[in-house]
Amino acid sequence: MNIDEQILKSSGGKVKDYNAGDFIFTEGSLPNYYYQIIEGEVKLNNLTEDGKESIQNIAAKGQSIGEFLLFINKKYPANAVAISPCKILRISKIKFLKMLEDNADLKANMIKNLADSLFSKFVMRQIISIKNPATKLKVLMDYLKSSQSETAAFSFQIPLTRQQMASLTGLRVETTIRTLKIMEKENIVKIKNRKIFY
DNA sequence: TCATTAAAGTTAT
DNA sequence: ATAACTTTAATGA
Repeated sequence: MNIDEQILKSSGGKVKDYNAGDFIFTEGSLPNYYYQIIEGEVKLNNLTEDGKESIQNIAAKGQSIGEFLLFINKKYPANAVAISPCKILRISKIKFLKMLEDNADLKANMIKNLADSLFSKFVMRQIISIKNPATKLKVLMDYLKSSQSETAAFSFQIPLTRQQMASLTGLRVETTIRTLKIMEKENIVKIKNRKIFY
């Protein structure tokens, strides 16, 4: 979801700064705000007891985080953590819901946005259940590239670290690295000084 | 086959 | 400088 900054501000939204590593919200807490990223990147993650990280999603500038929870009465199922220093515009749940009631276009947009989140969820779910690591990574990259207008081979630079790709797919980082090298040999990806092109 | 562990090199802050 | 990320290699399930 992306709502015009001015509209959010005039409805009572305020910008908050976060450092890399700061939590925007934590698993188990109650959703009280709509959050929209003005600057920086945020990951939605869960930590397993043995300390391993599982990433649900990575959101960048212009995207909102966990907004679907504002429509139901449930606790956050994941943490939101700033990956880089962030500026995030937040507005209270009450004011946000009122905004939607007052603006039919916004409400229609919200439905599209929720459908989009469902689609993304669906894809990520598939990626987790795929066994073959190369297929996992390929489906992940296909999904990332699908939001780009340029479709030519190797025109898209994967905006993720290998670590993040591993945490998104459920692979270990070593397996991710090895598999990407095999995929390079098979001409599925190109790697130029550690950058991955697909 | 992939996860795990360890160790070392590289990049980012 | 220090932490985070990348890479290679050995070992085990």
